[in-house]
Amino acid sequence: MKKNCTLSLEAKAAVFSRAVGFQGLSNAAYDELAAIANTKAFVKDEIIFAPEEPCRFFDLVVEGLVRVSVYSVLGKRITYLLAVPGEPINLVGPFTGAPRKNTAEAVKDSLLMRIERQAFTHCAFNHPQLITNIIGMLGNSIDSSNSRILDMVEKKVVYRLKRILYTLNEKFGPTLNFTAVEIAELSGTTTESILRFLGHLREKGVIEKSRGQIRVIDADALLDPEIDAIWL
Amino acid sequence: MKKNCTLSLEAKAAVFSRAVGFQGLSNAAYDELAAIANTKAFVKDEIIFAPEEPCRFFDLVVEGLVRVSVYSVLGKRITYLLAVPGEPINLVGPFTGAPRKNTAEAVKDSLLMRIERQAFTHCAFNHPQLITNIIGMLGNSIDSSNSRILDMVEKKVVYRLKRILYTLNEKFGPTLNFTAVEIAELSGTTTESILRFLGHLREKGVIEKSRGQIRVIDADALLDPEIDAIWL
DNA sequence: CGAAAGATTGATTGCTCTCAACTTTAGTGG
DNA sequence: CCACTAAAGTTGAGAGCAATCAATCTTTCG
Repeated sequence: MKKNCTLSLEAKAAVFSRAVGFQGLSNAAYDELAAIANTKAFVKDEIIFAPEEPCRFFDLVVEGLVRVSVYSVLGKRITYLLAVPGEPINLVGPFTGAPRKNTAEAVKDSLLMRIERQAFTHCAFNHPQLITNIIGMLGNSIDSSNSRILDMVEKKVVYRLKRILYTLNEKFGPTLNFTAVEIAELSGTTTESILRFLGHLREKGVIEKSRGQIRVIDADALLDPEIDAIWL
Repeated sequence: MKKNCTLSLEAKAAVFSRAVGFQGLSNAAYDELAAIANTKAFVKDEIIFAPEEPCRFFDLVVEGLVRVSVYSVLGKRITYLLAVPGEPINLVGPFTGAPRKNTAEAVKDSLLMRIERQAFTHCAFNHPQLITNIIGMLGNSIDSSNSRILDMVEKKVVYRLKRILYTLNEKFGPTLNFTAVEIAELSGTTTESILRFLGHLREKGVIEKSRGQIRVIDADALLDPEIDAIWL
């Protein structure tokens, strides 16, 4: 796949102008960001950043797919962000410089735009709207994680699975290229359980599936009363 | 208890200078904050803010104890912040103005300092260090929620209970004035389960308890290998 | 072709939730 | 100040969900 891909200033500015959390800034701001951003390619499965590693850059997905997840001591993994083009993957690190507990890995070959953290925060402080957006997104993350905790407490696995499928369908469309393992890591359960329930959903005609792929047929059936999509 | 309590400018500035997330600011900044802050008292069980309610103020606990929690549709509650004096209870709202899903209630009679949201953010934008601190705290919240999700996935209730007790002990000291219901809401489980396991811990001499109170005797015993305290 | 990753399905176990009954304690109003 | 009530604590029994263990099969890829 395309490696060492570089982008023109205009192209970079355009990416920023469409990026999640970057709405509402002046064109000058996009140009400013573009000027200090470099591109960096990662191949499938490459680690973008690891836990306990001080943060040096701000990263934004330009192409591909990036998984941000937390590993437990026992090696279990919880995925809490699947970042598509236009999504930033580390909002906090650039400001604090401190290590977090997250791991970011390229799910497919991916292209990122990367800004030296100081340069990024310097720029951010000049554009309060960006700060506001960032804080708003962090708020969404917190709300989302908390609602997942609630789900773990009171909801069955089927429900959590449906919610994940519903959310993925909103974000990626009806064709989902994910394995049962990945769905399990999103739902907070085991592969076997996911497989079983996916089986049930298939029997009911809600989904179809083949190796490494799930196709959502009847998205409405995934929607339990009062369900709302979570942030991924 | 003391109601309608007002504070002098100096007192308010002093509270800010010791507040969580407000370290490292200039004295001028503390004075500035003090100048725009008002105090407001809440009696036990009074609601400070509710979900779906646009945010109008920034709030900081001066005295008392405030619970910030999320309710599920079924009425279950998860507590994710127990704010003691010096802790802010809504970091996101002031910036976005948007409603969140959280409820804040006074656990005891409490005194808050409150700043009109626009005034607060205006001030914050003039002090980048404050913004950085706030973003850092939001990062901690996210990490903490995510590690709770991991705990829900792979850890048993006893473990989660121990972790909560350990954390509460760090924050409040060995005497914990909480009912089993409240501990359950912190651990993400039921009252009955908590009561059972508290019983076991008492038998082992790790804690003592009486109505509405738990005393930690052997804090080390709460510390499983690799356990780390969560943010509350 | 062999190996590794993924998908399936069955059997079993066990944790914890639920339901339920009962006791103790604290608080309130007559 | 007592009686009553609500809240908190306690404990037992039972059910059920999903994790675990296990065996087998399929697909992909080098």
